[in-house]
Amino acid sequence: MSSDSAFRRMLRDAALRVTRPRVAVLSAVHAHPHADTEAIIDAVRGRLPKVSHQAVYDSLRTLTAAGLVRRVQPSGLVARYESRVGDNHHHIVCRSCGAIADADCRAGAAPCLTAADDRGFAIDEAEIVYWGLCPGCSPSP
Amino acid sequence: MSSDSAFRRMLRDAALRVTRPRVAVLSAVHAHPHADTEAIIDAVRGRLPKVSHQAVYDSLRTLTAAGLVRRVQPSGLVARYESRVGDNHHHIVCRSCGAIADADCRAGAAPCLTAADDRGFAIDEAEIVYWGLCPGCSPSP
DNA sequence: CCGTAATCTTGACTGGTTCCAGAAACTGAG
DNA sequence: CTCAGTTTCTGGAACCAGTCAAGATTACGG
Repeated sequence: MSSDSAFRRMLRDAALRVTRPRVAVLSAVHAHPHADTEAIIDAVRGRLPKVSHQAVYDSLRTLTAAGLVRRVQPSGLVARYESRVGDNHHHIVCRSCGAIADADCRAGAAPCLTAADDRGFAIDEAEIVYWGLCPGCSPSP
Repeated sequence: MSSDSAFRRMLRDAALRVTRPRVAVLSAVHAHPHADTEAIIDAVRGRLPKVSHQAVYDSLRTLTAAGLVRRVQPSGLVARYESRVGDNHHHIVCRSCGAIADADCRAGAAPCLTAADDRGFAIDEAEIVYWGLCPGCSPSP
């Protein structure tokens, strides 16, 4: 149950200015996990009818950079945002309808951070996407 | 050292028509692993100067659907293609310059196909992307 | 060699995202 | 509280990978 005052504090703690659009965007992301930008714009305009799409794009980018929200963009799909951050969870994506569900990491804390051979790269994150069909799109048994 | 005749056979074996653009595209993907569409268009036009970008897009989609090439599209980057298929390998992507390297799966054959909780999805593939900095982009020690 | 159906060419177009310049709002100092 | 300085927001236009559509061309089985 995050309230606006909690969102305001999150912004302040992240050393970000507390503006109406940012609070509304942060609130919308918490209320609609895995929503795409368009849906977030709609949700934000439910409160602040006059915000520009640009303000929402800017806010999302700022919040993502600050680590308050996480951007998710599976191949070929538009960007989506979620509020679960820092817990190393992954996603299951439906090939048919694009629905996204959270999946906790099977191996525990930070399992997948090591590739068999890192090819000299300094790896800082492992992202796992499971592809399949959601219950609604699966051929009925 | 795959030759054109080998590519022709691959197309035929996949029940696809053997056309000049397709052979050239297949050849280009083999010659330039992880190349994006634009680079493939350039490579193809080195042989067939008159091919349209549309023909390349169509060929890439057809070849991908037939499993002869694999499409890779990390978040926020343009689509790339590679010729290694069916061996369950993953990718390491540089956050700075977008370079991509192959990474063999740490766990072996088909390791990651099971999430801790599949949420009712019928999962058929697990895609892993390691994010980091390539040797060229790492801050020199 | 022919007919049919798939494929290619040309050119315009889409949709998500970003860029730009000016107006407005927020913050800290006085 | 007020002002100046900085950041953010608005509105509109631009951008780019990728897609769509109609007609010409090509591959392949018979």
